[in-house]
Amino acid sequence: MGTKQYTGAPEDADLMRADSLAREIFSDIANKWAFLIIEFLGERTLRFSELRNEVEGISHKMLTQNLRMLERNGLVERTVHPTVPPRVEYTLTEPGQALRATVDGMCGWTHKYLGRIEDSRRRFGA
Amino acid sequence: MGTKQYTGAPEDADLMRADSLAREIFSDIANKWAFLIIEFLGERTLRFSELRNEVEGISHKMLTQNLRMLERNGLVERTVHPTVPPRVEYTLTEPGQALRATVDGMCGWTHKYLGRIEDSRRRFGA
DNA sequence: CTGGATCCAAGCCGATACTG
DNA sequence: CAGTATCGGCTTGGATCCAG
Repeated sequence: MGTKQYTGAPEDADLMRADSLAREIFSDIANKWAFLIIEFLGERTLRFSELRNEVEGISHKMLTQNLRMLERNGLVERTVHPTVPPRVEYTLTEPGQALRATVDGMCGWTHKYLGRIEDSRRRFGA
Repeated sequence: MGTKQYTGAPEDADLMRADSLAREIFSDIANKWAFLIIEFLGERTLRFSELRNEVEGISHKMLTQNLRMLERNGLVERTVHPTVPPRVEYTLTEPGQALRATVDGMCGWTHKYLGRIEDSRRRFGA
């Protein structure tokens, strides 16, 4: 547990202090819908409508919006099959897969500490 | 790079599908301010006003709000020194430190793919 | 210094309707 | 099926003021 072992730069936090582009990307991606989309696309390629079903509670609009954002940042690739009706598939790119490992880490974390968090909440009360 | 190696449950995504508490916690924490706070607190214990300076652009209100949320979920511990003027320090708990590793991963990711993302954005255009 | 409360604008997000 | 556009409510979040 005491073994920290991250591969980033000497001081990762410096990134968030200095570089405005990094800040922007960070702000783009650090939201729950993007994470959930990445998590599900990590398992397999999915169509728009499949994604809509997997990511419970997401609206048509939010899904579109986040997919565009992820595509723009190169995390997701969009391939259109020119059939009728149209078939559009979304896949994680290599950068997307790389980030997926991180998101997975967060899922694992949630799983691991679920009970403890519940306790903490109860203690905190209101 | 091809070596995926996450420690979570067999299918982490199932967590996000099924457990509503997990979903709620996930939604709480997966936001940029929380991540930035965790990142900076990971480096060292900080006072309220120090955090305000470190996390560039955060408002008084957002900082308070997120700190309460993180405290409630047991990621951050708040210690009040009964001096005058008051001195309040925030530290990461063990769960908080554990999540910090993940956030660090995301910072490292941003750093690593910054150039590629920039390219992708340019290609994407509008 | 820390932080609660209030007011108000900006923008998010869902619903709906409409194209290819 | 996939996606865009528009509208309107309602949440979010910043500014400000007050208290301990």
